[in-house]
Amino acid sequence: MATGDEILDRALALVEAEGAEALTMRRLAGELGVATTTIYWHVGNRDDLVTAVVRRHGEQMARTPVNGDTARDRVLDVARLIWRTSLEHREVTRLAASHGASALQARELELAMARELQAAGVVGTAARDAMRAITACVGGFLVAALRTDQAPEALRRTTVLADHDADDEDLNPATREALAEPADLPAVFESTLRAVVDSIVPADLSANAYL
Amino acid sequence: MATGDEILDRALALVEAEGAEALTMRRLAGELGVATTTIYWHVGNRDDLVTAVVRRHGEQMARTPVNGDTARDRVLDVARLIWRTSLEHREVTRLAASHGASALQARELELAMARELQAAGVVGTAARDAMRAITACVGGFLVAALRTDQAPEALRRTTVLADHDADDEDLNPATREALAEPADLPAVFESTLRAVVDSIVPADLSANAYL
DNA sequence: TCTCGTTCTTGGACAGCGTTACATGATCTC
DNA sequence: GAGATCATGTAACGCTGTCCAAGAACGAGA
Repeated sequence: MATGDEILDRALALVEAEGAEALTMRRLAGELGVATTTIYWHVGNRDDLVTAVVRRHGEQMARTPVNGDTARDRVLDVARLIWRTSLEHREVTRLAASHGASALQARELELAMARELQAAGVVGTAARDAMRAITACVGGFLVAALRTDQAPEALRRTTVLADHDADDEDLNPATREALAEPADLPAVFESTLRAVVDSIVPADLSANAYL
Repeated sequence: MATGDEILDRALALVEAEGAEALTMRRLAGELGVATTTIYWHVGNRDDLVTAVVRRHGEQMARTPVNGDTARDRVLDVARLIWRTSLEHREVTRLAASHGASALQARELELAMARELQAAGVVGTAARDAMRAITACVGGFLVAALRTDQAPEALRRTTVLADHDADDEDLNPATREALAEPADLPAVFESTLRAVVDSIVPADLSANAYL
């Protein structure tokens, strides 16, 4: 009755609808009208379950075509694609992150990035290092973005940085005020991404730091 | 008998010695020779406990002086300081990350960075955006570095990217081989950090993208 | 010294989690 | 129809965070 695929589909839907924390064995079993042991039989561990869910979602994520005239533009586009789709499916992203499976979630898109890097003339260990740099940045911004809409107010960067003891500050008032308000993360992401990609695949190839 | 400070010290020691997962209420209570409820009385929730532990550790982290001749160098140094100390105390970093309290852990150092940015002529919202960019990158690399020594082999980037179905590959063999081996993360971090900081505080100030 | 009120600590419970041993029912094969 | 394989259910184990009600320690006022 309950095939492995059905279980994974339901798990994915559950995560997207009610958050990563809602994915418990009992909850999913209840959702399927089935005993928890059935999940163990078809899918395995909870680790196995999460891994399978993330992998499945990662494959779906890679359906979007990559745009851009130059290879460099397409590298940028793949990075933006990871950013955008990870945010659109933020609960799955959260699940993957808490499971240490982010690499699995972005696998297909990272391979796409490797292809575009190759088209831009970046290959071998240089391509690997370039990918690490780009994906680390994307991941860092994702963590920041996801934290913002989940962490309690008291742990938000704005709160944490704004609430100083007001004495030791040789900090510009304008800066202090700015730190208390959230940044336009997508905009900061875009300019940072450009800076990183520029250092790898510059318009002028002769200046490539990785070659 | 058991003051709040003693509890936090012990909790911190426990995390550093046996990992973030070892910090359970019962385990900590046992360590202190006390009932779990005592922790609740002195510190509060587990959330409160973790928050207090991370804050305390964050304050200790900021003891190291910042080096560098120019303000730009000192900005770089603060970023490296966050990177290095977070790795040295990786279990606390992991605890903070899983709790969404990374901003709290790095609070003091981020304020130090804001001061150095100011000295470099970056203030107001530009300073805030610059900090977000730098800390997001540092955080992204940290996540990558910490994942490497914890996630099961099957979820590692090297494994995930190497294990393709061998058919669809229009990928350079050298690249494919490189992807299967771990990168020199500290080196990639260093060059990426430079690229990001360069785009914010260039040697030639007139080219500052944020001004 | 006795007692009162606050501060501190405790034991024991509750619900939830992942996981498993075991028993049961269903289905297919010979 | 008998037996093997597949699929599911029942009930428990140990772990987690959390809370309640009851008791112990202690300082101060009568």
